[in-house]
Amino acid sequence: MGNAPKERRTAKERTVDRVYAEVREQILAGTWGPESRLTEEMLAERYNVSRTPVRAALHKLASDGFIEMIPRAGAVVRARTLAEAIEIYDVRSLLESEAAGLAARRRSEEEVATLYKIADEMEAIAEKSGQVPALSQLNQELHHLILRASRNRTLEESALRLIDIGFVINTYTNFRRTDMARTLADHRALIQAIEAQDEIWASSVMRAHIATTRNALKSTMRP
Amino acid sequence: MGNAPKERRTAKERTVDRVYAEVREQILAGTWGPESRLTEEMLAERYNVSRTPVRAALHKLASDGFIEMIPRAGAVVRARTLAEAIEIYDVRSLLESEAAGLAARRRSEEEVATLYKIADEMEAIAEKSGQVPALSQLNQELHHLILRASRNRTLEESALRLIDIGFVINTYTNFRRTDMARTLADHRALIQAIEAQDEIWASSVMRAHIATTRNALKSTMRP
DNA sequence: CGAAGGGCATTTGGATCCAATAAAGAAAAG
DNA sequence: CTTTTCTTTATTGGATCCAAATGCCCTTCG
Repeated sequence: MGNAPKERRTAKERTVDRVYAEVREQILAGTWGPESRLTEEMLAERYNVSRTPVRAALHKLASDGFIEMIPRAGAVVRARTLAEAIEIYDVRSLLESEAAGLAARRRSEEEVATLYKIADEMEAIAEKSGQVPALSQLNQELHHLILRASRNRTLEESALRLIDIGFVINTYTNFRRTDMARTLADHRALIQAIEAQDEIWASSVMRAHIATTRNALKSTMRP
Repeated sequence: MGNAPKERRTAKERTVDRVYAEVREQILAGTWGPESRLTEEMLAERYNVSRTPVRAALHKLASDGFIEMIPRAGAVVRARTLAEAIEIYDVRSLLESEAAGLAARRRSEEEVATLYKIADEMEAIAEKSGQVPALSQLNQELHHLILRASRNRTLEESALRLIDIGFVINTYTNFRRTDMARTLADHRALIQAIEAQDEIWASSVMRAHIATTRNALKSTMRP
């Protein structure tokens, strides 16, 4: 097994993946809000590629729940109603609280250290600039890491799917100054529970944490 | 709103959907077992279509967890290890027991009647012929209907995804004669609980039902 | 006889071309 | 002036063509 694959990292990124990532980024950033029409030709021109990879990227985005493909009409960014958003958070609560419990049992020392590092960074940013994109990014990393630590890839993938589409909804609602203190406190308790390998504590805090976030939606979303 | 859309049901099925459905069918039926190589050209020839819709179908199958796309090599039917299979059942247990509880609260009378009808049919078939494909089909319908009755589409979709790939694993393991009686009894209790709108009963039976199925895997799968 | 290197075949990824369809707009009739 | 129908246009779906990459086999050299 002594073959050196000569940096397969450099394996030129497929353009379909690039387009997928870019469009996804734009949707998450809110550049293209709900109901925005995304035509294959427009995107192809914008990214200087042919329609083929754009089509593949759009289908993947649709399968991941970010957009909706109208049979022979076009693709629109999927609008979520308040009811749908709440549903998503309910299921997340179920999956992520289970993951938190498993993570408490199975986490490594290194993972605990990384979790603390992320929490520290979030607190530093919240105190200084309060930059929402940076906070959102770190928050996502924290949740991902806990899912990873559960050592259950099926659970991880199921929850990730929901977290991603959830971020379309909540990026700018969850990080209001009033909710921030609570979020940071939740994170700290969560990490302590995982460090202490207390499954019930960890899953309970996660359940409460997500329920709080879910509740914040009710005041910010109208439909 | 008086426009009659003139039977849009007849809107000629897209070939990509047809190919997706057919290949999926073959995988579920076991015609193409784990590790089978599926090349675009082979499928294109077999279904008399070009490679374009085949490619789209394969990507969708990959995103749904049925196959694995090796970057520039080909697509192979995904093999599940015992550990993965158990993971899938663990998450299913979580999601479907929640769904059963919600279904108990929200089910309509009509849904209860349909559930009983399915259970009756399964018992009849089990007693007479014991046809595995028919039983599997009905079993799947029963689970789908309960998910539907939960009135939570996010929960429904998350669970469905897992049920589908689960069926790649278990179609021929879950319906051995020894386990059949237990399965049928579980179903009947489940429906009674849902009819009685007893959430705790319903979710408990579902949890036990899936755990039993999960356990059967251990004796039939080897890795 | 063994190992290494290069060429060839297989297979996917991307571009372009053509067909089908649905919506919108224009024109004609009542 | 309104309504209906026909035509045009915008946009996706499918087919074909070309490029790139990967793995395998054969050849050649040590």
